[in-house]
Amino acid sequence: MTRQRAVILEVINSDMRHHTADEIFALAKERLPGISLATVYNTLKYLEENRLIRKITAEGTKDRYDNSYIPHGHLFCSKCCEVSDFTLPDFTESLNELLGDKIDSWELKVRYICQKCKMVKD
Amino acid sequence: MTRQRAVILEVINSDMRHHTADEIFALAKERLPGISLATVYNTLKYLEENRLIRKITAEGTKDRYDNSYIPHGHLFCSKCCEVSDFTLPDFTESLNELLGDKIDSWELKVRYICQKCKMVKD
DNA sequence: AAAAAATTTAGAATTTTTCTAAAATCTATT
DNA sequence: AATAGATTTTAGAAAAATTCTAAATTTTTT
Repeated sequence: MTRQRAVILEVINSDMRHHTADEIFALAKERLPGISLATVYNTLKYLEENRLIRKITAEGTKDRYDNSYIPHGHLFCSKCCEVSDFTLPDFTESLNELLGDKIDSWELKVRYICQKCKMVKD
Repeated sequence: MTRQRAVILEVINSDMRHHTADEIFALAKERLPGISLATVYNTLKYLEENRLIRKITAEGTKDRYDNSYIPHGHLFCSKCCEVSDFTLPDFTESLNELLGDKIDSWELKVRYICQKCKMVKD
């Protein structure tokens, strides 16, 4: 485990937000000024392959990174593109049965307009 | 409804595959040689805003387009990146209750290794 | 400590999507 | 059918996000 990887992982685990690669890059740079964006991308790929984090891909937003790989739900605000988590029972087994196959993981994506955005007139 | 939009919509509805923007562009070009890629992107955006199609965004693949906006499941093969549909009961109401909010739509993303890819040694 | 393997870096390159402004087309109204 | 106004299309430039490359550095193994 290199210092770069450790810092990147700490950044991701430091809060429940779903950061973009460049946000992670900026935060990591505060502690490791010489770090390169390529390292951030390499490390994020490595961490996801090892299931320590999850990449969240959605319309209208850049890719974001979740500090948990455990299947759960994601709420996407169609206006401000904010992403938040919500927990769900793990129905991996039911999906295996339904699909007659062993799945790797699942994610429930939900689109909505968040409270903040509902308040705002346009 | 312009000819371009009609052709693009026909291409999307011609089969159950989930085409990428450039595939749709190539197919539309067979019938409308002068069509531009920008028009394809404009039209896809327009069609999704009007809920006639759904953009599917996932890790490792380009964005793809589904000929239905109705909430359902998507199976993503982690190896070949093929995308396929599976039907699910519409639990929009349950989600509204769970989240205490009116949602727009949902999509269940499932990652797995498809049959074809399972056969292949690597 | 030396050798081998893995990782990092900076910048170039690629890929995908959006933007721009002019031209073309469509729609509504006379 | 002609006109005016609105909308859409087009080609190419631009932007944005991610991946690639090859050399330098760091880490791990022997």
